[in-house]
Amino acid sequence: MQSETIENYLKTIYHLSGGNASVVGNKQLADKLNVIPATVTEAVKKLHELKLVVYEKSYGTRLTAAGSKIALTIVRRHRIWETYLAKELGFGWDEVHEIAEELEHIKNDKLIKKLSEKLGHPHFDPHGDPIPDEKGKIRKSNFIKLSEAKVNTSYKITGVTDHSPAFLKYLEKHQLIIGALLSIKNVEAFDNSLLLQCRKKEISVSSKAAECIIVEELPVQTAA
Amino acid sequence: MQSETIENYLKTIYHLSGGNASVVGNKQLADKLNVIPATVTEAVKKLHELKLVVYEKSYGTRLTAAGSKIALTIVRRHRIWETYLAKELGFGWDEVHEIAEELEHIKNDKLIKKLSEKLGHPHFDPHGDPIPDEKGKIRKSNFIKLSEAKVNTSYKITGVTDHSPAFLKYLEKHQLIIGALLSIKNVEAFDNSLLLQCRKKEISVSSKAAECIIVEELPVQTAA
DNA sequence: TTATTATTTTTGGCAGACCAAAAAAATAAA
DNA sequence: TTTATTTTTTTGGTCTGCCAAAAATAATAA
Ligand SMILES: [Mn+2]
Ligand SMILES: [Mn+2]
Ligand SMILES: [Mn+2]
Ligand SMILES: [Mn+2]
Repeated sequence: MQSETIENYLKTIYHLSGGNASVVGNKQLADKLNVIPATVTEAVKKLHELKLVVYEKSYGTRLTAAGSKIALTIVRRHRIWETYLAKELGFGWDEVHEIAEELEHIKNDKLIKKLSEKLGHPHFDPHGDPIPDEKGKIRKSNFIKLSEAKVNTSYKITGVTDHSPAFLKYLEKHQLIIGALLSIKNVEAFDNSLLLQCRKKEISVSSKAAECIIVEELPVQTAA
Repeated sequence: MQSETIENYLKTIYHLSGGNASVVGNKQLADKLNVIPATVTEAVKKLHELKLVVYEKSYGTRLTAAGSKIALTIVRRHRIWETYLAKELGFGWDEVHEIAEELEHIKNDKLIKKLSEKLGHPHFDPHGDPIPDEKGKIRKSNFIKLSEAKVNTSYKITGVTDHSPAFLKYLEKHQLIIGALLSIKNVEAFDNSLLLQCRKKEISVSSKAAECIIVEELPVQTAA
């Protein structure tokens, strides 16, 4: 079977290519995987041999169907574990990623099946990221970044794109957690910071933070 | 931190030395670890450098206090996971060992703590093996092998020493599972097979099987 | 378009974990 | 106590996954 290293390469290529099998560069991969570009060059050559990616010299790498399939099972394992750790074992959403980075490499289909079953086959992990099903299919949604949302419209937080403990703890402190309802009161012209209305309190968030928060527009409230 | 390989060596040395830090040979280790003796020679030299074992050339290897401590944390992780898989996720006792062989290498103390907590801090795994506590201490018991048990005495099955799916399935078929009560009716002289009385049925088990079943003598029934 | 910067590849090396075959040492049999 | 057998070690090699430094390419800026 494939090594942990291969799994991490495929998963990272998947993430960097934004799910749509577009080409990713060597440096990019090297940074995410904490290796030097020379190491990546060797690795992608090997993955090419294995027909898991198409690697074009001095240009870049993209997943093949076979590589994509493996990547999606790793992503599924990762997100199922994150959800399990949070929901069943009481870990915080800022803690689960690190542990899942290890657990995602446990090769046992039945195990993931049981975990998923116990969770009621969830479609989203604790960060709002979609969980691919057994076949690798992902529920697509029309979520947008908070930074792209309209003023004076109601939204629900559905996810985050930065999984760092620092950011997640920051959000938690301000109760900007998944499911929270909010609307944008005002966009500050000079730095694009947002003034949010959220459960009766006004909170100001930087444009950088707003880039990392995913929201869903809510249907307008019809008067009773 | 130490590699998976090192963890497996230490755990295997621990098991082969019967818990009491006695010396284990190279061939022995090689057989358990599915490598050739030459590989073991190299490995134990390195472990010696790391002060995790004392390796004496052409003689054998035994754990140091430091090595023993690591071995016990691996054994703890293994058995906690086995118990968790069986109790919380519904795996059969013949399935858990293989998965735990992988899970035991996940390095996260809090994870094991949570699992143990959820299980109510169990002292025995699904095979009846004792689970070391956080400090590595093991509850010692006065269990004996069924093959050493007396005729016409009541016993309870508390464990098995063979964890192979074949053996475990065989036991399950005859309901010789942990907790089952039995007594020995007769010992066949010529092959040492045992005739057991167990829940109203008589079952004959080979001496080989009896070697692998652990029992506890029950206090004699006082008349009501 | 040339010069500068960034990315990618090549080359040579290293550590961990393994094996095969041969030599040495220890054990068991005769 | 020799001889045979088993165990252990040595030696030379492989494979994976990594790095450092230098050379080649590509992309950007001037
Ligand atoms: Mn994650
Ligand atoms: Mn996630
Ligand atoms: Mn086991
Ligand atoms: Mn066990």
